[in-house]
Amino acid sequence: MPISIKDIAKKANVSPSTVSRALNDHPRISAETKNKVQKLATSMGYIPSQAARNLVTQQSATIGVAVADYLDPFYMSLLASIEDVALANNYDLFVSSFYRNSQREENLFDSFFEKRLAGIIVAGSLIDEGYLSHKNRSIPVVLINCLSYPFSVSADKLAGAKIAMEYLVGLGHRRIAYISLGEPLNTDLIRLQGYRSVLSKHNIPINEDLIVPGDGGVIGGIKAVSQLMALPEKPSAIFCFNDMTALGAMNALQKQGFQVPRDCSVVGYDDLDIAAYYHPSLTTVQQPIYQLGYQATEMMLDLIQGDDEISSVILDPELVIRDSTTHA
Amino acid sequence: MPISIKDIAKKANVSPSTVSRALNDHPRISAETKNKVQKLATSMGYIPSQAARNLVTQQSATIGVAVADYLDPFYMSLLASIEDVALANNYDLFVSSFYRNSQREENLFDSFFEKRLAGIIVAGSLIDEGYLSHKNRSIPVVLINCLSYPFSVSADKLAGAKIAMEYLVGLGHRRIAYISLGEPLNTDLIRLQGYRSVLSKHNIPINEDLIVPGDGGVIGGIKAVSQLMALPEKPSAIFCFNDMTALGAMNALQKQGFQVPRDCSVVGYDDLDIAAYYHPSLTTVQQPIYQLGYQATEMMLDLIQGDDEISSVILDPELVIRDSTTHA
DNA sequence: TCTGTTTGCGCAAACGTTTGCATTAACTAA
DNA sequence: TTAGTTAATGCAAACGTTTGCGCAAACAGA
Repeated sequence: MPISIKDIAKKANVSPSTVSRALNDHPRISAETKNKVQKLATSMGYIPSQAARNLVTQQSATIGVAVADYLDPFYMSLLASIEDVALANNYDLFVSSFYRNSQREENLFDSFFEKRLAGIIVAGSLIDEGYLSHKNRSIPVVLINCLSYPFSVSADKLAGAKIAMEYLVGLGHRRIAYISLGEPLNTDLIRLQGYRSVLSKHNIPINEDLIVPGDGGVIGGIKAVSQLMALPEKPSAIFCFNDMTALGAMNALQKQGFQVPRDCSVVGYDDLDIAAYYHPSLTTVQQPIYQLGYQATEMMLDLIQGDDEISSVILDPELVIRDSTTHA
Repeated sequence: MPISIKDIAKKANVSPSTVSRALNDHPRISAETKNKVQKLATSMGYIPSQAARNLVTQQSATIGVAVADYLDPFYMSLLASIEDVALANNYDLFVSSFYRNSQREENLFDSFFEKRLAGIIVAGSLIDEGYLSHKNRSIPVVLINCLSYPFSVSADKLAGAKIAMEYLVGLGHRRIAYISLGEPLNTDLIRLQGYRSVLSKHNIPINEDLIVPGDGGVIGGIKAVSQLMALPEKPSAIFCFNDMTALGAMNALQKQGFQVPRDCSVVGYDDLDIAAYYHPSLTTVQQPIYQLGYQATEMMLDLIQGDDEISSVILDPELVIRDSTTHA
């Protein structure tokens, strides 16, 4: 129903090919014809069909982005930098979330393939090595925060966990709790590894009661704190899987009458915008979010160009000290 | 490069049409052939080209969603319900943000047209009536929270502002401030209208000093509070354009040593998840977010089906009373 | 046996573009 | 003038599907 290149061709008394070339500013079309065709196109409200173009050129200018969760500001901030780079290079984005559901992640991946996108960026994948398998031949894939994949951009999670823990230990804390993601995901395991290694290094015994599961969100943090504060020996500091968890933790502490940081220090991970504006403001490990998205997209562009000397990138996190932590 | 229906046809010694029908479970194809073709298709890793299909059938099963801001949880929550309905009806979503930039909103709209999507849902439009113009003939468009458009789903903003203000007045507050969006957008003007009308109704003089601009985000709330609390006669309550603004306001109040709600009550608008988990938890006007997205998508599906007896929907907001408000 | 129906499949056109090649006209150089 | 070049355009194929129609074989009813 929408008007096509042929309709313009008829009105202009030229062939469809001429119209196509005129619109694409081909050098071998006279300025006169170009003008006529272009005027006609806008006046008729012509809108080219991307599907037709992609079909014949066998390429598309759209990059698919799959993120774990629309409601997690971490992934959404990532989008800003991805979009910056993509738009600057005349690509547009097809964004979708799989709601932390591996089945939906797979479906999404398939649907991206059906769309014959130029490339696929996945942030927060649940199926990690799944991408190593057969399919990923024709379309390049870049993962964010997944080291097991050859084309990935990640923050150094182990280093991040360690600086947070070193900082707490340095403040004199000995009873430090960890609220985990609650699922045996790589990210969480590494965080835990950092937690344990720093404690061991300082000869602080590891108390398994102080390691409790969250769920990656506010609710998980709240529940975990109830559990922790019911312990005979309460923690003096809590290291959280991420900021959302930390926000829940602080909230629950305050609700139960504990003061943060006087009665208990809290450290998060991510440095979301809201972390700076919570009360008290949250000490947290800063993910280099912009860099993650930026580099991932640059890598994607290189892969699309056929560049094959690509190697994974690891970025360093930093500790941002605010008001949710104090000495023991 | 990816394998096509023709490749399968050759291997199976049948025509491409037979392959197409076999894969689509056409009744006039023998069970035997179907089986052979389907097995072959999966073993060869066949993935159909959506572009080709859309081109020939002249339709697509993708709905475009344009939201104002990826970082605003309001829009992201909306996506959950939109996606629920869409997926249940075998549509998938093309999500994009225009970052509160009207130029980008227009570009996005054009790009949706180039993709020949089945329909377009826009949340938080900056160009409202722009959609009334020429283009929107071939593809249905549904707006969320924009009453001037014939196909829209909105929350009753005037009613929302009024219940919030009535509540504050009912608590005995007389010096009530309003932190606006800072841009002359419809949503904000209506909020302000509700603010004024309730004050007038109760014969409370309107003090223009108490109406200060924010920016729709946390920062705006912080700045506005600085301005308000420097006034010779400080407000005893603040009504905010949205929750993000309210969070900023509470943060600034607390930073400056004021207690919420003892020294100043704060009311937000939206009822984001985080509103319940801030400290103190935020009293706010609840947007019927899920309903907004749900109904908008249902309306979209009706429009795609060619249903033309569609009329805009207006939903009622509710006041959620929490710990950020108390009597004067 | 003859006619009519059903079953299973192939042919070819169509969707809206792009693009290599062919074609014509106009110009240039000798 | 003639051959050679350049400029401007058209022809037709191709991309990967879907689908109306045609056709042959098998089957049914008489």
